[in-house]
Amino acid sequence: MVRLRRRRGALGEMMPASGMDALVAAPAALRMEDVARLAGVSVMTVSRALRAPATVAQPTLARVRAALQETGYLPNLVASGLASSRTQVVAAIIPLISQPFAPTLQGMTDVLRGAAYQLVLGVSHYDPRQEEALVRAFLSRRVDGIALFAGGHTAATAAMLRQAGVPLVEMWADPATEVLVDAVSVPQRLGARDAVRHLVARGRRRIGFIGGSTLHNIRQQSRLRGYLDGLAEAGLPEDVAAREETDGFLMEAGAAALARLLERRPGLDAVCVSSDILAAGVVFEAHRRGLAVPRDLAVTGFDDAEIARAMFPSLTTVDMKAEAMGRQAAAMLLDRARQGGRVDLAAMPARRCDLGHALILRESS
Amino acid sequence: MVRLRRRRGALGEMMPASGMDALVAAPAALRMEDVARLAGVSVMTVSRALRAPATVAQPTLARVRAALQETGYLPNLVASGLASSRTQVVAAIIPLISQPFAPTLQGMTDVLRGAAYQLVLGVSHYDPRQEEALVRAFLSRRVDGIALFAGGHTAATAAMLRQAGVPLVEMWADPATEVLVDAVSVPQRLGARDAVRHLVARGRRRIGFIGGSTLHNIRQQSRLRGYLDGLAEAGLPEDVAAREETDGFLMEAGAAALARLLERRPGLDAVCVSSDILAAGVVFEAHRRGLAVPRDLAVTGFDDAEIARAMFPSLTTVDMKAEAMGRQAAAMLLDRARQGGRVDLAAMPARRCDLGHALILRESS
DNA sequence: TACCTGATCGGTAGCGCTATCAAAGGGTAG
DNA sequence: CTACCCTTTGATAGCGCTACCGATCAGGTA
Repeated sequence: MVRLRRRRGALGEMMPASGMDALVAAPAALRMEDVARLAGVSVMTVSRALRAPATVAQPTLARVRAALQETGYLPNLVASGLASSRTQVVAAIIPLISQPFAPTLQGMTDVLRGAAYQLVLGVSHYDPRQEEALVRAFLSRRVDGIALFAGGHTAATAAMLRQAGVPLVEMWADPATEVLVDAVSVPQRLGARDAVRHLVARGRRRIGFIGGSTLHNIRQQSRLRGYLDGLAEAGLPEDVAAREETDGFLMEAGAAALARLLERRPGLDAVCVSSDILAAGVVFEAHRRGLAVPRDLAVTGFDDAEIARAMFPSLTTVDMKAEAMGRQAAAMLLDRARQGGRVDLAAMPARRCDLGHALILRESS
Repeated sequence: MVRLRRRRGALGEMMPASGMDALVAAPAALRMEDVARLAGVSVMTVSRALRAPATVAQPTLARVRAALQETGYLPNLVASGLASSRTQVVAAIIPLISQPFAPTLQGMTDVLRGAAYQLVLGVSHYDPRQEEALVRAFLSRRVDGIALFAGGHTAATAAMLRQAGVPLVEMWADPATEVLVDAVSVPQRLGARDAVRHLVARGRRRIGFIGGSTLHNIRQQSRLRGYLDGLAEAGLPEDVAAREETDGFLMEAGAAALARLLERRPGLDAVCVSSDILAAGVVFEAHRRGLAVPRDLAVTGFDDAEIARAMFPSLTTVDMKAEAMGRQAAAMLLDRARQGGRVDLAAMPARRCDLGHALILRESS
C-alpha cells in the first residue's frame, strides 16, 4: 500500500505512539463506506439512497437515512463528479460585479439553488483575454454549463467551447447579434430607438448620447445604433459632437461625460444615456450645474436598475429584465445539462429566447 | 471491462457499425495519457510539467509543453482534486449580491485569480438556514476555504465547519464580535459613533437613525449601538421614536423609512443612516418633500459605496473598505489553504485583521 | 412444477489524476 | 575506483464515488 489510509481502522491499525502527536485532530472525512457499514448495506445502496431514493426499498432507505443522520456524512462531490462526469456546477462569466449585472447573477443563483447546482463566478473586466482564461479554467473544472455575455469572444474561446461541447448560453444579447448557440436576448437597439422616439415626442430636438466604450461590448454597440435609428426616424441630423464616450461605467464617468458634452454642445435639451448608472451620474452633474431635470435637460437611461426607480427625479429607462435574463439563462442551461452528453454547437439548433423590451416613463423626461 | 472506454482506441476497438450513428460527435476529452504518448514521456512527467515544472528537466519540459500546445489539452481538475484532495476552489457566502458586498466579491476574485483559485458563490438572503445549506453544499464540494459574513450562523453551521476543519474567514465583522477563527473586521460601532459626533459638532441636536433589521445581522447591530454611543457621549436623550427600521436594503426602503420617521418626528435636523444605499433613498425622499440637504436635514451614510461619492449632494459616510476586505479575506484564506491540512478551529489561534475606520466628510452634512 | 418478470441489492471496475517510492544516471569527494 | 548524493523519470496504487452487470428473491403465470 503506497498511500497511507489515514483512517481510524477498527482496531489493529494503531499508529505508533509518536503518531498520536503528529496526527493531532485529523479525523478525516467520512466516506460512504462508513455509512454503509453502520446501516448494514453496501456502498452502492447508500449511493442510490442519495442519488435515486426511489430505487431503494422503504425499510432499507429508512436505515440508510438514519445512518446518514447519525454520522453527519457529507458526500464527496469531487469523487462523485469524477465517477459520473457531471459536476452539478455551472459557471457564469460577467464583465463586472455591478449594476445591472448583479440582478442577473441573482436570478441565476435563485434558479440553480432549486436544482442543487452551484454557481462559479468569473469576472472578465470586459477583457476577451480574461474571458478566455476563465473559460479555460471552467472547462478544466468540467462544469456542466457556462453562461457568458454575448459578443466579444476571442477565436480561441469559441474554439474551446465548440470543442468541449458543454451547454452554453449567452446573455444580454441583442436579437440581431450572432451567438454561439443558445441565447437570451433583449432588443436593445429597439429600446434605444424608443427612448429617442419618446424624447422627440416630448418636443426635444437637440438630443445627445452618452455611452460606454463599444469596444468588445455589443450591448453598447446596439444601444448606440438604436439612438442613431431614432434620430434618423425623426429626421434629425446626426451630430458626432453630440455623442460622448464614458471612461468606465461608474456614475462619475457619466457626470464627467456630461461635462465634456455640454462644453461642446451647450444647447442640448436631452441626453440618451446607455446605462442607468451613467444616467444617474448625468442627472447629478446636471443638478450640480444648476440645470433642472427634465426642464432644462431630459435624461433617459437603460437597464431599469434600482436607482432609476428610486432617485429623484426618477429615471425614464429601458427595462433590460436583468434578473429574468439570469433566471432564463439558468433554466436553459439546466435543460441542456440534464439531457446529458455533449452539446454539438455546430449541429445543435440554436435556441433564442427574447424577453421583449419596454420603455418605462418616469420623471426625468 | 465494465465501463465502456469511449475512446478512439489505436484501432481494434471499433464500435459495431450501428455505433457510428449512436455516438455522433463524442470526441471525448483528452487525457494526460494522450499528451504523454505524444511527448514520449510518462503521465507523471506531464503531471509534473503542469504542477511543478521546476522538477522537470528543460528539454523534457519543452517536449511536454509542445505536446500540450499541440493537443490543446485541458487538465481535468475534478480528477486532480480527488487525487490531491485540494480543489483550488474557495467559496464565498454573501447575504445579497448588491452594494456594498459586490466590491468585496470583486476584491476576492481579483486576489484569487492571481493564485489560480476559483470562487464559488452562495447567496444567503440574510437567512441562517440558507447559509447552513450553502455551507453543507460547499463542504461536500470539498472547497479549500470558505469566506462568510460574521454573525448569524446556526449551531449546525458552526458544528459542520468545526468538524470539517476547512480554512475559514469571516468578513464584515466588528472587532467586538465573536468569530469562529479568522476574521477581517472594520470598527463599525466606532464609525457610527463618529458619524453622530460629527453631526453634533455641526450643531445638530435632533438626530434620528435609520437602519436595516438587526435580526441575524451583526453589522446593523453594531451600527445602531454606535449611534447610541454617540448620543450618550453628547448627552443627548435616547428617543426610540427617532429610530426607524427599514424593510430591506433598497433605496426605496430608505425613502419609506424617512417618510415614517418624519411623520413621528417632523423636527429632526439630521439622520444617521446605516447604509449608503438607504441613505441615498433618504436624500431622494428629502428632496421630494422639498427639504434641502444638508440645510434642513443632514444625512450620513455607511460603507462609502459608489453612490456616496457620486451623488449630489455627495454623502458623508463611514468607509467600510469593502473591496480591501475582500482582498484581505481571500489572502488569509489562501494563506491557510496553502499550508494544507486540516484547520482545527478550537486549537488554532484566531487571526483578526482590522482595517480601521474613516469618516469621510462630504456635502450631505 | 417450471419459468418468467420486476424489484432490490451487491460486486467490481473504472473515472483521470497525483503521492509515493524505486530506479537509473551523472557528478564528485575520498 | 568506490561510495554517496542529487536530479530526473517511471511504475503503481489509490482518491471516493458511480455505471454496469449479475445475483437473489418474491410473486405471478402457464
